[in-house]
Parts: sequence; C-alpha cells; structure tokens
Amino acid sequence: MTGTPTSLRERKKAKTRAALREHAMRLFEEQGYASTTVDQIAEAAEVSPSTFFRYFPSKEDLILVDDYDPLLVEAVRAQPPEVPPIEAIRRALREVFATITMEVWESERRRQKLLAEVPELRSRAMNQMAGALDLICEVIAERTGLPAGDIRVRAMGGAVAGVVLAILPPGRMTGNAPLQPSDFDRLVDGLDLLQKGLPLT
Amino acid sequence: MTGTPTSLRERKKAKTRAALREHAMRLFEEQGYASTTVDQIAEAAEVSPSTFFRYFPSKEDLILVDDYDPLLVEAVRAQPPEVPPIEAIRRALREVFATITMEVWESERRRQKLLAEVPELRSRAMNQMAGALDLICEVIAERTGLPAGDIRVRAMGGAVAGVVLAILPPGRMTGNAPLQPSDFDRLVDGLDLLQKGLPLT
DNA sequence: CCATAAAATGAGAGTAAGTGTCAAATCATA
DNA sequence: TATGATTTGACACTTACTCTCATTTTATGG
Repeated sequence: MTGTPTSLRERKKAKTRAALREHAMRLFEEQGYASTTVDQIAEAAEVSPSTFFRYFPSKEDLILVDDYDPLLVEAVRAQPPEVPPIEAIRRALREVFATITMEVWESERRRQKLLAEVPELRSRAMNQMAGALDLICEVIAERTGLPAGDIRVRAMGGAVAGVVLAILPPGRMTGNAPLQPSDFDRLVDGLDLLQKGLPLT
Repeated sequence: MTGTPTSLRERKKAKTRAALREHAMRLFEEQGYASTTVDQIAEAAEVSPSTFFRYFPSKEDLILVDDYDPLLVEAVRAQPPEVPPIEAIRRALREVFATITMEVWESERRRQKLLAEVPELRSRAMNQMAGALDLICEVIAERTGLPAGDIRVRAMGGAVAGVVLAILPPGRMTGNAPLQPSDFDRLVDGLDLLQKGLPLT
C-alpha cells in the first residue's frame, strides 16, 4: 500500500498499534464496549496500561480512525474542473469505494456497528463529520472560485454532508442492516437527488 | 411559561436544578469547563455531589438541553399542507425564532459558546443534530405522504439538517462571531438556496 | 563490537467522573 | 402528630486518564 518506511522501531510500533486495535475490537464484540477496560486491552496486547495511552489518547480513539476523508478530497480534486461540484463528489465517491477490498470492507462494517451502538462513539463520529463538512466546503470553494465561507458554498457543503449523514448508517438506519456495498449505491443516488433539486416524485 | 404544577417539593427540585445549571455556567466561564469539577458545582449550589448526579446524569448534560426541536416540529406541522416541505421548515424557523426573548437569546449565546469550545460538548451537540435529522425526516414524510425511510425523504432531510449545521456556529464558524440574530437570517437564506437548487452564481 | 545518545516502555501515584448502597432528613397525607 | 414515600448525604468503589521517573530497548559513531 504505502511505501515501506520501516526501520525496526517503526515496525514494532505499527505492530503494537495494530495489536491494540484488534484485541480491542475483539473484546468489544465479546463483552461490550463499556465493560471492556483499557487494562484488559493493554494486557491482551501485552503492553502496560501506560503504553496504551501513548498509542491512543483515549479508549474512544481506538475505533475513531477515518482514513478516507483525505483520499476522497484528493479524488475530488482530480476531477476535471468543468464537472460541477456535487457531480465531482459523486464521481470521487464511486472511484474511492471501488478500490476498497473485501477485508477492509469487513473491518469497516464492524467499526460502523460499534459506532452505531455506543453513544459516545456515535457522538464523536458525528463530530468528525463536521470536520468533513469543512473539507467539503474547501473543495467546493476551490472548484467554484468562491470563498470557503460564502453562504452558497456552506449551504452546498452542508447539504452534501447532510445527505451522506442521512443515508449512511451512523445517521441511524433502521438498526438492522450491517452496512453493505449497496449502501453506497444509495449514497450516490442520494447525491444524485440533491443535484436534481431534491424532487419528491 | 408552562402551567404551574408546583407542589413545594417540585418547586425545590426546580430551584436546585436551575441553581446547578447557573452556577455551573458561571464556573465554566470563570475557570473553563475541564477545570471545573462536579464537586465544585455541587458545592456552589449547596448540594452534595451525589445529588448532582441525581439531577444530571453527567457533567455534559448540564448544558445539553435543547428545548427547541419539539417547538420547531410543532411549528412545521402547523404550516398549511400545500406549502412545500423546505419552505414550511423555513417559515417555522422564522416563527419560532421570532418568539425568543432577549434573555433566552443571551443564555443561548453563552451555551453555544461552550458547545463550540469544548470538544466533548460539541460532539454530543452534533449527535443531537442527528436526532433532529430524524425528526425532520418525519415531518417531511408526513407532508409528502412518503415513508420516512424513503431515500428521497432522507436526502431532503439530510440536506436541510446539513445546511443548518453548516451555517450555524456549532458547525464551526470562523470562531469569532458569538451567535447573533443575523445568524438566523443566514440560516433562512441558506434554506432558500437549498430550495432553489443550490445555485452558485 | 562497544559506548553513548535517543526513544520507548513500565511502574506507581494521583485526579476526577460516574455508580451503587444505606441510613438520615424532608415532605405529603390522614 | 403519626405514617409512608421521596429526597438527600456520606461513603466506598471502579475506571479513564495524567504525570513523573527509573529502566529497557533501539539507533549510531568510533
């Protein structure tokens, strides 16, 4: 994937980090998020509790990684400038999600499940979405030549982010569905609706 | 405001509750949110720490009251059915905010300031917005006759919520502005843009 | 291969939020 | 005023998270 920057030290750190996350995820699924203590996770990953907090600032941060936002921004920037903003975002979404492997997909599914179930996590995920909103506004501003704070840019950025939020699981869902590729079809369709002025018929 | 159901006991409880919130707000502004302890708040309000948690499940909940959502829903429902959904929401917003007194306005300003500054609070406020999104979808579903889970309803609801989020302070703002009546003009304008298909010119 | 600097780790003490229990104080009602 | 129901305070406990300091582990130059 990314270049191999690995000097023994880096490798160990990456391994510890991964071990912490994996054991945490496993324990969360086995016993629930709240009743899994940081000490348990640290012990499972064979590090001291102190070390845990050197890798993750909080228990929540274990599953609050979101590597996709920068990828998406990049993909949007790569769209030809004559494509209107929302359409550019739609295409970028499709491109990025086309590259996702089954494994990543599966781990993302487990992550989303936790985000949906644990309120503290949902809240923080929600907050990340607000950060994403600002990113979206930036790329829209770039493509339109308008300042990022312009109300038209904010409105469009907000609408895009809102549609994503409303259609993707963390935005509630009926609780059952576990996040499937088809959800992203829905997402792209939702942005299509937005582009067409939100027709109701 | 509300009817007076008050039997001495209820009055005392209401007073304690108010005292806790007011002293908390004061202390937060004086010393910051993080460095104000629950014990300090309890002491200032002259109750025991145990009692504090009987009134508020957590420190965060002290400032996470949001009384407006139900009012807004009601105001939307009161709009004549031929008014299209987004326009109905716009009108409801205007009506509700027109009734807000200066005092309420001022306390809301202080509240918003905290919500903007303290990350944990921002996260939870964000999450409330997700709840609001579902409410919005419900009223849209009512007005259109579509099921609440329909993608067109979700897309529109998401867009509306997103526009609100992008334009109102908790959605970041340039940091400076303290929340003014003019912000609501912006909000109404933003929804107007959405209604018009998000024109950029 | 060794000495030394730099980085990572572990141990332990401490703070503060939040929970649960139980006895004492306060209010309601006859 | 007596009785029952609520509310309260005191206390002990768990857990997330912070800080400090000594020890270990990795990197590097001779």
